[in-house]
Amino acid sequence: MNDPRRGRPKGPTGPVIGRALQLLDAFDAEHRVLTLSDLARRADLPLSTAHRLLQELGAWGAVERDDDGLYQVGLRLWELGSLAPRGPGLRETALPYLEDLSQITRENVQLAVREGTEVVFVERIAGLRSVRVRTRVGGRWALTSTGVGLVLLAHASAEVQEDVLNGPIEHHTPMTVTDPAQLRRMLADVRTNGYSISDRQVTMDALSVGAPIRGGNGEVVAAVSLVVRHGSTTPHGLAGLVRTCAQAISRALMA
Amino acid sequence: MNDPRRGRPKGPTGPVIGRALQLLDAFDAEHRVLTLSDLARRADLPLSTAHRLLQELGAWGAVERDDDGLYQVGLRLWELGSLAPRGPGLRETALPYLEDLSQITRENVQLAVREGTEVVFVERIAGLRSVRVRTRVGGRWALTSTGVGLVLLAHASAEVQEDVLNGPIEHHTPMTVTDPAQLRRMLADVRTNGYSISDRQVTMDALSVGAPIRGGNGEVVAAVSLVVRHGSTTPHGLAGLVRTCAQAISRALMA
DNA sequence: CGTGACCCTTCCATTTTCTGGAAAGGCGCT
DNA sequence: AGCGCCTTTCCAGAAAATGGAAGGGTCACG
Repeated sequence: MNDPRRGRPKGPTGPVIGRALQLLDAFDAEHRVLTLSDLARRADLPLSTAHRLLQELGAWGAVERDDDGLYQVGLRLWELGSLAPRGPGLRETALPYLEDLSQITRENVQLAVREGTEVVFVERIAGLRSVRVRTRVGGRWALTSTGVGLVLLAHASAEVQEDVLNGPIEHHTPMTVTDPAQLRRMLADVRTNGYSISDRQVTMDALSVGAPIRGGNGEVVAAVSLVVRHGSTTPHGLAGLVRTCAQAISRALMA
Repeated sequence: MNDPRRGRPKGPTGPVIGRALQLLDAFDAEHRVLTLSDLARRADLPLSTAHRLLQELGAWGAVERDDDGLYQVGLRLWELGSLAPRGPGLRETALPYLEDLSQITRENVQLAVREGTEVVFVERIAGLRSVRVRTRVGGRWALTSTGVGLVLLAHASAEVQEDVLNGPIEHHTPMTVTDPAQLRRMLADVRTNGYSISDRQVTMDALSVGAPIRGGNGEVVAAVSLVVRHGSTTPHGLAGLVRTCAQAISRALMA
């Protein structure tokens, strides 16, 4: 009855581009193909509006329709995404070093950057005989949980740090640190030590060690981490390897 | 003087979304970072319009600005692109098989799909001791030149085949086949043999052998190829390997 | 230190694109 | 036939999008 959407006005009700991007937001890892109705529902747009916008997006190649008429993210969009300097660009130069680290340790190697108040995983090499981790390339995670996240948060602007520490903090295991004061101390440690340790923050059987990658101007632009089974080795022993790898990538980025 | 753009009308002059996508089109492999003016010029849009559209795109994360204020493709767009079923999705399931092929042959391995009348390269593994090839992941190429292209064209709809054969045909080396009749015969061979051979069509020192990958409904959805130095081996000998790899990937796609 | 040639950003009267309810056309199921 | 669900097209009305102009910034040159 008191649905605020009942009887919408006739004319434009918001920025067009924003609404088109809302539609694209309806896609995620669990929903790679969607019907028109699904898209409209998930983006909270009228059916006819969604239909028209999707036609425009489809004409360009941002979305495609499969044989059953279902919508999916278009190849053109993937091509464009491949041009992002911070994602694929970084990935390309870092990959050889990540592979070296993977070869030496036989553990999980991860490469990530910060986007707002979250981590985005750019590359991930699975260690065959190591712990299973739940991250996905292109996936997001909280900055407070992971090894890479702690590194990126420790070197983020004060504003971002406050946003994260004052906001709600994700909780995954009994070991997850959610106390802002304690997190602050951990971040200070990361800055002084040059590496981070995230012990059983995500799952009770895993532990990760992260180190910062710096760009041309000395800013921290990304982070590497090694994810190992809890108790298999001493994390501080791994820190040297991870830092060396991160520094090698930093040097490669300068050139 | 007779510039048709002199004295544009004041109100909207075209679909908004289309213009935003024009802006994104301004990015390519050679132009990963651009100034506002560059973007406006390349997209043929007024400066103020480009500025406003880029603000909207930036608010969502489709574009970002680096420290110097230059625009670049945003990480959000890369994340979205990672959800394209035909690009990264295909890539993920095919990768292990491609690596096997690469290990066995030590040559260049390529995975590609068709987009309209062009090939788009989805993955590429460089053979360390093999010929240097000029393809790039996310890059486009003519359907008539490469091994993968011939496979994809041979199994495309009649309409697409006519479009390509009647249109202008790219010419790279003295060996490049540009005669439609001869191309038609080559395509027929590809269909009967189950593999394609592109001998010195792109560079005079390379040769590629391609095979089709089929999806659940039997349609050809992608192609693999091996790129080797011309004269190093007999192409027909490689065909078996490439076809076996393609069939393994096809089976993996069914499941 | 003035001048010119670039950039980037904001403003606002003008205008036409965008909007979304309604209606109609599938398709599969009961 | 009837129902539920999906998609597609249509069109009068409304406000979002437009781009010229103006203001400000930086750098290089004479």
